[in-house]
Amino acid sequence: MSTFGTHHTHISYIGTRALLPPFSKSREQSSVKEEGSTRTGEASGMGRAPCCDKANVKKGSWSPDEDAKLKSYIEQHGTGGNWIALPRKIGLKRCGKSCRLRWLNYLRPNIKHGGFSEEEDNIIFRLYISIGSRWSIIASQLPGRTDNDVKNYWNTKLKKKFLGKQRKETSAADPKRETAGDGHGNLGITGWPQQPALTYPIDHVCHDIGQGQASMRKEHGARDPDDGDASNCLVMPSTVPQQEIYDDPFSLAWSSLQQNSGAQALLCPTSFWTELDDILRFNLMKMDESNAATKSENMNWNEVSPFLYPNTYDGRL
DNA sequence: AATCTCACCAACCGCCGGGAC
DNA sequence: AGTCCCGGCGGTTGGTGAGAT
Repeated sequence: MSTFGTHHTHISYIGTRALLPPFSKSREQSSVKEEGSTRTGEASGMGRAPCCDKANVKKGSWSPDEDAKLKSYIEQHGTGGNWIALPRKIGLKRCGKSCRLRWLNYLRPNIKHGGFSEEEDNIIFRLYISIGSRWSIIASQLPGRTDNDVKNYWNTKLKKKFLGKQRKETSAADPKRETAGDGHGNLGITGWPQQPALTYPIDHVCHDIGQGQASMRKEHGARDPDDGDASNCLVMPSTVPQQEIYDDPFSLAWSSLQQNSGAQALLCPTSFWTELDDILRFNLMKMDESNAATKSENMNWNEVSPFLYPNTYDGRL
């Protein structure tokens, strides 16, 4: 089997487009140059050359015949490290990028579609809280899932699941408050869930950051906690009590807002996501610093797991 | 039965990093 | 050293089906 390893499913790299500098080289296959490559210099004029002849490529849904051709060819010959040249070889009137996407998201072996488990939900949510919308990394922690799948799942269901939980818990605590919103989908706040708490190792609890981050509480270090450098700690959602983190990630984020003195500002979901955004930005910054310090070649399980299982995190990246 | 609305998800788009030249 | 091109990524769009009106 030749080049099935071109996909990123198993924790091999971090995205190049992310806010962070790349953790790794991601394209070991890119050194393979082939006959039929489109590197011709024909687009030496102004602007970026299109990756394919837009006028002569088919768009839209793939037919079973096209799927069969692509699957069969790749299973026999691999991608050859050049997606752009692939459709010509197969005789498909498709853009190379489209072929790549079709293979990675649908045709390659062991792809799972739909039916996300509760555990997968939790993983996605924890990672989203920690690193934001870096779907390729999140998907890499879910065998058989693609970044596109995870992204779609988050956007269409998981986000609503969270907000639905918020709504449900709000009304359960005080049914009258169900209608306490503004009539435009905004919610009143009350009835916070009480969850059993897990405990961080005390060594991983840092002190407040200051510097405009006073509302955020540092919960665990992104690297050796013994170095005493508070700037190397990551921030969990702002007001989770020190040493505590909730087992249910939905409640975790929600409870973080419950105890925020600024919770009154969170009368609508939009505000919640804004705060979440702030947290994410800060975490990304911290990850960036952490990455610079560790010079890691690859985003791997050791780097992601602290965000998933902070109570068992040993303090090192 | 017809029409509208919404949710879902496959596919596209455009940007970026980095290797090849 | 500079330019070109490819692969990879996240954001967005558009087609489709199900449910509501």
